[in-house]
Amino acid sequence: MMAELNQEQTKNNDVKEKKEKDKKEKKEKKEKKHKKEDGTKEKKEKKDKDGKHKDKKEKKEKKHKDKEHKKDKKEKKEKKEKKEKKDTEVGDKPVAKRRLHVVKHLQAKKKRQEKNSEQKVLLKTEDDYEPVNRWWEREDGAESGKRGAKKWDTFEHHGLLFAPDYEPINVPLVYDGQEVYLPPEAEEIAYYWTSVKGTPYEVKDIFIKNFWKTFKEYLPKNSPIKDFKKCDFTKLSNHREAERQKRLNRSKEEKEAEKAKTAKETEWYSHAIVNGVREKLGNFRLEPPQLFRGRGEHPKQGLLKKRTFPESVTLNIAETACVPKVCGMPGHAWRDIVHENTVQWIATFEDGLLQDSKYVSFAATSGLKGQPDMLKYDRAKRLVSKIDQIRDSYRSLMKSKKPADRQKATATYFIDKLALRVGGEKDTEEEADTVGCCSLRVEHLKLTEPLTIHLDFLGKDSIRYTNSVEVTKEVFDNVQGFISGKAPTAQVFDKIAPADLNEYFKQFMDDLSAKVFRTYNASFTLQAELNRFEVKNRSSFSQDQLYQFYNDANRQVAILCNHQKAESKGHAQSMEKMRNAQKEMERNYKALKRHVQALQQGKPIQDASAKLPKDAKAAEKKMHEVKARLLRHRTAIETKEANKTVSLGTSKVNYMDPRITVAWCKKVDLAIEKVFPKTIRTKFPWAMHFPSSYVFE
DNA sequence: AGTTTAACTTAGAATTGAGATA
DNA sequence: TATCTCAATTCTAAGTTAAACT
Repeated sequence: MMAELNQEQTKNNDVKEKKEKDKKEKKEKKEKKHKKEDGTKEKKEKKDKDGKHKDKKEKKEKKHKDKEHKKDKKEKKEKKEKKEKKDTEVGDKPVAKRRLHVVKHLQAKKKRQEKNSEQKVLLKTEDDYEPVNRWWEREDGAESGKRGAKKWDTFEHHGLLFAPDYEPINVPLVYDGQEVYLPPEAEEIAYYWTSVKGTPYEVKDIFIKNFWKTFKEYLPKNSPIKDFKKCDFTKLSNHREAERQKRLNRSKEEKEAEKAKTAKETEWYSHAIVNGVREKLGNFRLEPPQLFRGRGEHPKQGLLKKRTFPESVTLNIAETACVPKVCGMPGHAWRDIVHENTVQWIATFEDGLLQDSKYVSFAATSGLKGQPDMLKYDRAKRLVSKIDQIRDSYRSLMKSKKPADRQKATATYFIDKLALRVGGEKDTEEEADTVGCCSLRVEHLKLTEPLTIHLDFLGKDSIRYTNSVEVTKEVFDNVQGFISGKAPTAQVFDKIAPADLNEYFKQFMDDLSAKVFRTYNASFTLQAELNRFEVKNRSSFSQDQLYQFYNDANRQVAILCNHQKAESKGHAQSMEKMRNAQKEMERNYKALKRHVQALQQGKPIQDASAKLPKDAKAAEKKMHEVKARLLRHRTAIETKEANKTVSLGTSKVNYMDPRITVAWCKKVDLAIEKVFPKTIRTKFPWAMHFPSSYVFE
């Protein structure tokens, strides 16, 4: 038995090793490919190009040094002067900023400001604001937003900001009552452990097991530390907490100074220039090392995600642009520099734990993200006109003789009706066990005669999906057929994969895929819910009530898409508080009502101690106020409870066509700021001008 | 024709910040 | 004037998909 087990294990190890070997080989091949590409065509140019680069690089470095020199000098000057100078001085701004604002404009601005300062008047003009890249007004529209389309002719940026080194704190771990000072590498891991204190990871078996495995690897061979249960990390976590408090307790000035400092640092990296337009980046900081926080029962949670060094970072930049300096990492160099103008990333790097690569790309407000995003909503809108045809198609496929077709039809039904994700295959050794439509297993479904299907499974991010739906006879019979005789762990749709569905969808629309149904469903639902608002009753709605109406619609979408959030820790308590406040308000209201009646009927006032108006009219007015406040409070309670575990933001940001919201707000005269916070408004600049007549249909 | 992966979108948690409130 | 609350922002994990690769 034991021998068998061992054999089995070695077998497994062999397989694993082979897998890893394969991966390595592939990587090497990939690198070779890159080299080859660079090598053949560009060999001739390479020499003088390198020369050029070097020149540019040196120049740039010199500039940088000059800048720093200036900075030192400047810091000695008075604050006021500094501020003024910063606003007007052209030469002190980083390259990215200077390019965009165009020197001319800045000079004009300077002149105006000089003039204004004489008059002591501050006048803002268009030049004071970040210019918006109005790509949606261009003739070719969002053409370059298509996947694989050319995205730039010129393209430059300043590279990435690396995570700071770990600073050893020299605080001991207490092991079995004894203080043990750890070598810096081990202390670092122990310190990362303290960062999950107070989170669910702290008590999760997989996390603890993996952390312990990692930690042991970093302990010296002769370390007395052998058992997790005997480890006491409190001294380390106290240190962390003390540091946090120190940060929190900084003076206002300190905070401001630090903020300004990081802002300056950030400014250097935060934007790229794409075709001469300054575009904001999403992330430019490389991920700091930490214990991996995989969701749900992720088998790798708790393992160390290692620090990223320049050697695993590839930059994407125009051939003509300066190669950014590798900052704060002396002796290190970028892995590669590429010039791919059909992709939207500025850098890609290897994840410090999982085998996949990650990307550094643009912020949601950028044109590079905005264009494909707008196309996404247009695609979903086009689906509206195709949906009947598609439904007819899969309805007839339900009764097909081919099992694969019946599965295709049934799966499409779920995607259409329930807005399920398509559900690709997952590697259970490396990832958490979650499913979508195609990967649903028999154990996830329960059928109840005559037509009800109960679904219960873990979806993306290990968020539980539970729903009971009444389906058509065909669907019910099909599903029953698919699951009968199968093991609980067998796939319901064993004859189809996401690619089959997407291929099927292509016959209706060349850019239709499974995920479009979710966008369509969300937008369609929002439109339908908002349509229920009767504009002729508009005058009886306050802004708050309109907002509430919108949120109710939004919530329907979020529920459809199963967008959840964890219940906040103080929820029950604050709910209690609000209910108590409500009771108090109700008592007050009743007292006031009696008081008003007493005044109206000329009866003597019962409770003279209360500060109530003596005048009947004033009392009545107050009564109405209190009533209104009470009603508002009641709906606030209802909303809070309804939103306890429902996340409205995800659908607002990713699923609902923003033009629907814009149009409705215009139609009912609700301030858009109420429903679209700043981030959303700047994400959808292309949608803001649509008229109230826009409909998603 | 099936499998893998590069490139992209979508997701909830954690952190930060701003405003309300005691 | 501190504290509390909630909204906004940041972070990065975890999906989908088409194209590239066997």
